[in-house]
Amino acid sequence: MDAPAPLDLAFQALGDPSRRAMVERLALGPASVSELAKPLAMSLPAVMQHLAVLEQSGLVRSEKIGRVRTCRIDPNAITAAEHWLNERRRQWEQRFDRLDAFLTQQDETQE
Amino acid sequence: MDAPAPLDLAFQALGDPSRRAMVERLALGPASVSELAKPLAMSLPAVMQHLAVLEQSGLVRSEKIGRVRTCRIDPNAITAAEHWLNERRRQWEQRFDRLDAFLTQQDETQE
DNA sequence: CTAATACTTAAGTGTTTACTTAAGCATTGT
DNA sequence: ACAATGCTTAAGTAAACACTTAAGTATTAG
Repeated sequence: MDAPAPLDLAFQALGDPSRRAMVERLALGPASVSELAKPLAMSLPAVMQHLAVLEQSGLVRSEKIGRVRTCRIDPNAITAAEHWLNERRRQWEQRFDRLDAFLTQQDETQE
Repeated sequence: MDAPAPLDLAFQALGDPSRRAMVERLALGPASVSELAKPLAMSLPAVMQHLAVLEQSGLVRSEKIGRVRTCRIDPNAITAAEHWLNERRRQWEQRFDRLDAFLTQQDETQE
C-alpha cells in the first residue's frame, strides 16, 4: 500500500511503446487526446488509460478547456530519469579511471 | 509475437526498484548473483528472474566461472535510453527557442 | 432544439509480472 | 567421499497490465 518511487513510475511509463510514441509526439508540442490517439491502433479509452499512466508518472500534464483536453510534456520527470542514467554511467566510467590510475602508478613504481 | 523494441525492454527493466537497485550496485563494479541478492528482501530465484530481465534488456551481462556467475553493466543500453530522453528534452526546449525567436521578430517589426 | 464531437466511466477479459516453494546440479572445501 | 556453496529449473499463484465494448456526459456547431 505504499507509494512507488517517482522513478519507478517514470521508467515504467516509458517502457510501453504506445506511451513512448505519445511522449514523442508531445515533445514536438502540446496536443489533444484525439490527436495523440490518431496514430495509435487502439480505442480511445485505451489511450486515456495510457495518458493516466503518463500523468501519474509526472511525465505529462493536461488541462481541459471546453470539451478538449490539451496535453503537454512536463520536463521535470524526464530530467529526473535522465539524471539517474547519467549518474550510473558516471559511476561506471569512474571505475575505469581509477583502474587506469592504479595501472599507471604500478608502471611508474616499476621503472 | 514479434520482438519488442530494445528501448521497451530497457525502460521496462528500469521501472522496477529491485532491478534499479541491482543496476546501482553494478555501477560500482561487477558482482556475483548472491552479492546482488543480499540487500534484496526476496528469494534467490526471484533475483535470478530480475537478472534475466536485465540481461534481456541489454543493461547487464554476466558470465559463469566455476560455480560463481559474475554480472556487470553493459553501458550500451544505458546510453540508448539516455539518448532517447536527451532527444525529447532537446525537442521540447527547441520549441521555446522558436517561440522566442518569433516573439523577438514580432517585437522588431513593431518598432 | 438537435446532432455531432470530444472525451469519460464502468466493467469485463486474456496476458504478463513478480514473486513463492521445492527440488536439482555442478563446483569447491574438508 | 561427502557436505556445503552457489546457482538453476520447474511449477504454481495473486496482482497488475493492456486492452476491449457499451454506455455515459458535457460542449459546440448547425
